[in-house]
Amino acid sequence: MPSCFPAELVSRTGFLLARLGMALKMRTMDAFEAEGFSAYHYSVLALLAEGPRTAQAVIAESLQLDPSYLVALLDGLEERGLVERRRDPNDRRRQTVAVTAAGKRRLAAFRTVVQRIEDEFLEPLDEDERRELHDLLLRVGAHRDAHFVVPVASKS
Amino acid sequence: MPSCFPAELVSRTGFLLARLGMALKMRTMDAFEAEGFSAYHYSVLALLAEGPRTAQAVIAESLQLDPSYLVALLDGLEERGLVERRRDPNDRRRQTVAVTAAGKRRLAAFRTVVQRIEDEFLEPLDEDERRELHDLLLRVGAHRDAHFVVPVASKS
DNA sequence: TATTGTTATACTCTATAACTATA
DNA sequence: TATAGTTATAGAGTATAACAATA
Repeated sequence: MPSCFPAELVSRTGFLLARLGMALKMRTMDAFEAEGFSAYHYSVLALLAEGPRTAQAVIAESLQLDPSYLVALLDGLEERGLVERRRDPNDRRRQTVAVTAAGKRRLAAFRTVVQRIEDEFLEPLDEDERRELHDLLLRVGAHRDAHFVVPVASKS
Repeated sequence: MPSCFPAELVSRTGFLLARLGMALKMRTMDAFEAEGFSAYHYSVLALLAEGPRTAQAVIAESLQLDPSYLVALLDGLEERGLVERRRDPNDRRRQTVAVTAAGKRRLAAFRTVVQRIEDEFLEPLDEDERRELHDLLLRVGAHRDAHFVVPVASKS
């Protein structure tokens, strides 16, 4: 007897968004965990690949992570030689964090993982529909949180 | 200095879906908690409003909840007179659970809460776009989990 | 012996707070 | 005295496992 969610919930966009978002998050976390990483390791590498950061607090703010949790993430990445921490000589409290060559290779591997998960998850949608979904979600995100608004960006 | 997420993440539909889904879930949980309820209380009432269930295990399966967690949810609802548990005379292990009149009123109140949250969250989208978003999400959900597939249903 | 509901336990994730070293 | 990073602690939420009653 394969029962299903109440029709009332399925009719709510908010329920679908929350439920599917959670499912995708957990699936992603599991995939990274299976390789001995956290999905947050990916987000840190992705951020640093767009340029080194001059303080851990900047990374934490960008990714909306707790600074104390970021410490453990960076420890894990540094142990494996994927990022480097270097003290700022002018203010020895701060550290500049940068991705290494090995980190960039690992990032490439991470990309294939998230791409595969996303492809599986969005399988029923064609390319146009995925673009449409992305556009809708981005507008929702940008409206409520400036973190989703990526500057027009002149490439370095 | 209002920094933002890495462009790589924002460009990923999966990231947006997971991130926004989590945000909406937390927002919803907070709103219900502020009224002394859990968001799961809403889902239980919504389910029972579509017809009583002949065993708690059926409810747990429908809502994809752990049976032991459902016990606490039903306790809370029953204490406030929002649902009734009645032992099945034929099999005294089972209980039929049904929503009460007070439960239906509470459900109506819950609906205004989730509607308000959803309206706030989806504010930048017009009606057509919300429908489009709902359609896309539903197709994604239905493809990976039969729980999202509501039978065509001849109304009782 | 198996199943329904219940209670008790353990574990993960995260949020908060305390600590050190530099300024 | 304030700040950057680190470490330690505590809490919520959830998953697992043991238990009692009935079949």
